[in-house]
Amino acid sequence: MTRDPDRVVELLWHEGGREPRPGLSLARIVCAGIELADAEGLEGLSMRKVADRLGFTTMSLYRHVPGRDQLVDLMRDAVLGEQPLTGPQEGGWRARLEACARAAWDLRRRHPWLAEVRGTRHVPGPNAVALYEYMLSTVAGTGLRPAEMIAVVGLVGRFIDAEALVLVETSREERHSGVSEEEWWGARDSLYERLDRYPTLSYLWEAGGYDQPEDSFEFGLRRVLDGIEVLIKERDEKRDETCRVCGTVLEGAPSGRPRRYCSRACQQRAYRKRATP
Amino acid sequence: MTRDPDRVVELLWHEGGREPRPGLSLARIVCAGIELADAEGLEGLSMRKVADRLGFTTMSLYRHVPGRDQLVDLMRDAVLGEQPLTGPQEGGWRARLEACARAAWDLRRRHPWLAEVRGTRHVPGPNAVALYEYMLSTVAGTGLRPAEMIAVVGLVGRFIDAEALVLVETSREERHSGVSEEEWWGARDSLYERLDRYPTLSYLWEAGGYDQPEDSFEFGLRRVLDGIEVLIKERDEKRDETCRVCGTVLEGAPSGRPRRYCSRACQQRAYRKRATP
DNA sequence: CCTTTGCTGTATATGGCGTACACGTAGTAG
DNA sequence: CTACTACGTGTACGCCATATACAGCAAAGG
Repeated sequence: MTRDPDRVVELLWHEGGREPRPGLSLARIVCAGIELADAEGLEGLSMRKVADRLGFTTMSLYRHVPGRDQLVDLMRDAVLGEQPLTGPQEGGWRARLEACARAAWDLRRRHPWLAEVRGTRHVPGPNAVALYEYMLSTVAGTGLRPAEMIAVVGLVGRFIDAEALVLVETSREERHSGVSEEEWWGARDSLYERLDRYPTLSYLWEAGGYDQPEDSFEFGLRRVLDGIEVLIKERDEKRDETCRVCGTVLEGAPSGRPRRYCSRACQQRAYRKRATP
Repeated sequence: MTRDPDRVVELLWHEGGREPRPGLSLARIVCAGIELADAEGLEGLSMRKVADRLGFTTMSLYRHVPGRDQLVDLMRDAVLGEQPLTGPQEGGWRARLEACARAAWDLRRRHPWLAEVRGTRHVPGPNAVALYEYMLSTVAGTGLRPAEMIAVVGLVGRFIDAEALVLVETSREERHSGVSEEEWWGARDSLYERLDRYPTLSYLWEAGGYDQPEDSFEFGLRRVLDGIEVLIKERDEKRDETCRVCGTVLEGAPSGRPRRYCSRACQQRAYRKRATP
């Protein structure tokens, strides 16, 4: 089976859709992979185990999927389809983006291995693109420049995965060792003995900062959204002084009909938005 | 060799310090491991390759290091020692925390595999603790509550690693495939054909948002620090109304000598800070 | 002196992984 | 009926971490 990236594009976008028949099928393989990864994490996903779970030999899978990496791509897109793409109609960009972030977080609690899918060359399937489109749409119309909208969505996405990664790593180590996180760190006396010389650390310890920690996701999400809000307010203040596409300062007659774009090129770029339905 | 976590504590904190002799030694192994990981990433670090590089057999390493994971722990702490722990004296918490974040970023450009070291049970060595202490100290005295200081440092740290992870994954895929990131995505025409139906995405594409992208690290760092600043300002406004340790609202006589802590326990916790030199 | 003990490095083997390759088999189109 | 194709299998290779048994050697003790 071809290893060409275009092959996985076809598989993702359903061009090889087969009617259900007895025996193996792409859908069955992807489904078994998801079950396995849900239970054992991405490192526990092996072609052998997927095949065993389906009652076939390892190599039979390669008749339907080019390889393990591509299987993960397919699993990922399948699972991304579970995330609802509806948000609050009122409340502006922040309410919508926050709801979206929480939905993504929920999804990663159901399928923790999502955060373990690393790499920068995963072809997005229809579900991934729909989700990305939706996230971008939450910050459209904020006065941010195009590159900033993209950066905002990227930042929030990476934040969610970073937090999810911590969770999945914790549960993996608990599964492998049989020892809970708390228990393990509690047994590190030989380490704690050496930490008295560090004043800030000791103070925070004594002050109970580690006893009632902040919820890492909630805390971080609020900070990140606050930071984005600062930027959006900043852009909003200068909305009538800068080009809405590239952000350069508009010069010329400030009275009369205010200009919105620095050049004809930028204006056309903005208008092309409405051309596409 | 013991696999007990306490063993790696001893190794990290130099209790097994041997004088240099011919043959293998912990220091030599760690050094070779760092060189290898610098060149090939953490996935390219295998016991075989480290041993080969030193001219010994694979199993000889196990006389000095309990296993691969522990070797990585040792490499990590060794390399963290390269980060300078000095920051600007003026400019307040933000300047210091930002400088610290940039130093960490620089370090991850020199040793990209640092971000690939995943897991939540890495015993910190002296260098890791010194760095953590320093980061905490940058936000000490801001009016944040203990748990919030810890959360802030955690958030910034995870942000840096998330961004570094993207970089190291990009370069890994370029190394393995021989094809640059740009080139690879440029060849995905069969994907782009299907993206016209997505209006926001198309608009951002046409508007050039992907042509001059924001610098992901710079953009994110600014947002995260802005978000933290919002919190710190919020805490600052209420500084005389809430307990400085746990944050509960102070009630009682608002005039005369203002109270600072909600209870004797919190007061003692705060004072214990100065007791440690 | 010789012997014992413990440290260091080696050789071999086990069990896991992804997957290349050659092969059989069954259903279908000509 | 035949040729072709899709599908599933069995074996094998090269990688990985590491358990285990063993060999050499140096220092310590007699």
